[in-house]
Amino acid sequence: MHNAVKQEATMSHNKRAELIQNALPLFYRNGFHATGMDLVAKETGVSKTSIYKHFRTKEDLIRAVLQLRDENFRTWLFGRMEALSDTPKGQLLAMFDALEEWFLEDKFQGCMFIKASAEFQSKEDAINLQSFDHKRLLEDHFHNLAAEAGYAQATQLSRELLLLKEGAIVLAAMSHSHAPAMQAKRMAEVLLSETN
Amino acid sequence: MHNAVKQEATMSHNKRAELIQNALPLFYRNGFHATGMDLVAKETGVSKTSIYKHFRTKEDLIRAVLQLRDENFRTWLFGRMEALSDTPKGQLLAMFDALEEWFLEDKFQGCMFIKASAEFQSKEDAINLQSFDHKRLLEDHFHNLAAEAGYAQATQLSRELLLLKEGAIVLAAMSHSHAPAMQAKRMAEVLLSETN
DNA sequence: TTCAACGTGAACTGATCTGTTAATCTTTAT
DNA sequence: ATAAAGATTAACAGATCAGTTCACGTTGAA
Repeated sequence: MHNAVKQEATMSHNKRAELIQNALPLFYRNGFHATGMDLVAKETGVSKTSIYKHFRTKEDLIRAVLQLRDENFRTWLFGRMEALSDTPKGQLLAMFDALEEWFLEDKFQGCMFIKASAEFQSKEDAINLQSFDHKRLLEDHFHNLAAEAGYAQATQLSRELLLLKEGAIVLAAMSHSHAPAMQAKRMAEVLLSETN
Repeated sequence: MHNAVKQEATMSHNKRAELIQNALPLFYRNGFHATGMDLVAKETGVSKTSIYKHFRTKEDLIRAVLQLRDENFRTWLFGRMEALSDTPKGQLLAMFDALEEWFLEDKFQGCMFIKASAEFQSKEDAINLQSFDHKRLLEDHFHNLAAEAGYAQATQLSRELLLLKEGAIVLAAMSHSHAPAMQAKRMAEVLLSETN
């Protein structure tokens, strides 16, 4: 329990990746400003000296954490969508089933990128831009599926689905309920049948 | 005792209200953890000693700020909805026109309650609960209007509108664009015509 | 064995955090 | 006028913040 993982001989890319991976849930649960680097060192088992060997500043570490989160989340979400349906339109709807699975997890604490952009609100802030990039990558994927499904208004539809997703996440996090997932899915079904 | 309390409350009321009002934009712009009490004292012109005479902790001040924000925002939003339409259904749609006005303001920085619940995520946290209360008050108002408009599924409809509103706010804040307002309005129009 | 290279954690900056204390200034009521 | 009460400045706690320094332990090569 207490630092059960022993240090390896060298702090290689493995160790660095391990640090990022272990720091992620800390920032996700406690927030960015509220999580100090001493706590990161203590909880990850990596000394502050080593941390600052790999990252110039706390912000650099946060950006690396967010990059990992982006990769993990998109891989997981797109994977679940594919697993739950064979058709493009079915996958778009299955996105909300995947969301519900996420909302039901004990560790669910809202969207890390919404929280990141809430704490780093400056328009030019790299963390803010990075958070929006994540949303754009999601929209791109929805757009591809909508086009593949034959929708002429693929752009509009993908933006609508993203808006439903963000609204569902915010309400699920604030209400501690998984209900917004199926609610958003019903709304998506109406919009997918109305649009052409 | 009763007399003394009454005196203190009366005397302090102006200064206290002024402090809350001036602290609000500070927390809104800079975030809660990132805004120190020294900055609050400096920017509001109220000494730290006086601040801590009125509020036991920083959290108490934040809660007072959020209470003011809740009152101000609901008064403004509901007022704009009434000003823009005479009918209940029209007011529900006009909500998104009001949102667009908000998004276009220079000072727009997203929803203060989403940001508050993002920084104070603990389920039992008073700030978190208070933030959700705000959303419930909005949903209640939407519910009343939907029922007044004759919708049988007023509960479902009011939740859908709230979800659209939250999604639009998040995307408007992250993308620095007002477009999500009209996008959500179009979605609401579809849902209002589909539901009965 | 010996030496050099290197990653490491404890201890340290100096700044800032929330919250307090003490002395001084302003106001107000009698 | 005078005393009580309020509000202010200014300095101060004690903790914690991001980030740095340094002595130590482990390693590998000769």
